[in-house]
Amino acid sequence: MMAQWRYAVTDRTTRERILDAALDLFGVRGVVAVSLDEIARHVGVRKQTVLYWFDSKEALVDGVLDKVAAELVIVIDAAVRAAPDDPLDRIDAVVRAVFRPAVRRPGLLGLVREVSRLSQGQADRLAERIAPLIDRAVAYLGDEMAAGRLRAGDPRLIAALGYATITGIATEPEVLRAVGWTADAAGLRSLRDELRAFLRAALQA
Amino acid sequence: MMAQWRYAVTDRTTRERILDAALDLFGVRGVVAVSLDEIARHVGVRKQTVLYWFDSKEALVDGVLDKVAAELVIVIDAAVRAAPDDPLDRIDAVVRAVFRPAVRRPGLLGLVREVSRLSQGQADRLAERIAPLIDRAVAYLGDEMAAGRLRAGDPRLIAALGYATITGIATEPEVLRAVGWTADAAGLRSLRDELRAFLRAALQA
DNA sequence: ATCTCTCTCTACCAATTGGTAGACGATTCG
DNA sequence: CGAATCGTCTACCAATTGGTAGAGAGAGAT
Repeated sequence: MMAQWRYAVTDRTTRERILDAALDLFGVRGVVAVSLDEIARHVGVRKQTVLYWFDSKEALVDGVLDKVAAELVIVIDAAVRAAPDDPLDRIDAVVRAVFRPAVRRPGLLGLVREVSRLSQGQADRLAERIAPLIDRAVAYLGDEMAAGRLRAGDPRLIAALGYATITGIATEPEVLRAVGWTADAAGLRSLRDELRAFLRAALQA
Repeated sequence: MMAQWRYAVTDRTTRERILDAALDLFGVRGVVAVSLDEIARHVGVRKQTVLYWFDSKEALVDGVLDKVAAELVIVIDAAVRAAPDDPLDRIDAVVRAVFRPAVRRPGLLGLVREVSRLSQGQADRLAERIAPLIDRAVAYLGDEMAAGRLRAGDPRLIAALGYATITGIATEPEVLRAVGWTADAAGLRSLRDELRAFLRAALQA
């Protein structure tokens, strides 16, 4: 709390680097599996320096969750703004926008996935930040359905299904690889294309 | 190894109870977050008894993975056998069959989801057991497509998409709840129905 | 009755965990 | 220049982790 204020005024790199390392490590291997010491080692600093910037491990997790949510909001906002007007194209653009950083930084959605394993307070806080994103999707789908540009249905369920599918794909590469799928950019693109075809077939007015 | 043999001959309850408790705890909270001591406490036994039946924590995880894979195979086999001949109905029956135990025992798919966090050897071993299930789905989809009873497409991608979606739904209830979805039987049923409608729209010949 | 084997227990252990206390240089500010 | 503050460090700590050694209760077999 005090530390956060200090950071904003004076330093910038150490705290940011801790957050970056923690996001990657937490997201890929899980929060409980990664020790403060390992994060510190990745940053090139001592564990106590991490505890200087974040009062506790839980505070660090909170900081990382903030970062994840903020990054997702930025990515999605940009995609929506740049997307064409056609609803199917627009949905596709958002899916594509979420996928791209998910490949570059596996921890991004990996951490979202771990929400159910965090403490209740942390899970609630993350849900609070993800929910508006899904709510926006629900509102958008509802509008387009009302306008007759998408096939009628329950927008809430469709948004939930899409969310579950995206996080499922982004965080389950090992098993998918076992059936001959590759986690590289091409493999992800083909899966995304398949998802788009599904959405088109199911949502086309 | 020796212990497994002993169990088969003489005892049955303690080892089974350890596996049951470990499946639930590992699946819900994660393997690294659950200590042998906690599992032992749930079973009503000392930690060293757990280490008597399983040489190490890793061996216990292996045992649980075996159990998960075996249960999934049984459930899916039964569903396939009892399902009607129509491919869409049959797909629906399998989805339904996987969902049912996933609600009753959240740990079942929760542990599958954690495959990426396990050691390489364990991840490979689990993938080996899940892959045949997906392979069967791929073969089935391919056959029905060739027979013209399902819309043509890449069965491998469709199976991967379905797998990712199911595990995503079954293991992400917290965030979904934040958008007004309930994780009870009714909520899950509605989501499953939506998934079925999607599959029908996308796969209908 | 004793011997053997199965199973669970008590008693430890080294390593690692998140976290505290406080010393030490470097900067900034009066 | 002196003082305060900031950022990182060394030095600890209690608790918990997975794991080992071995005692001892109970049942069956000889």
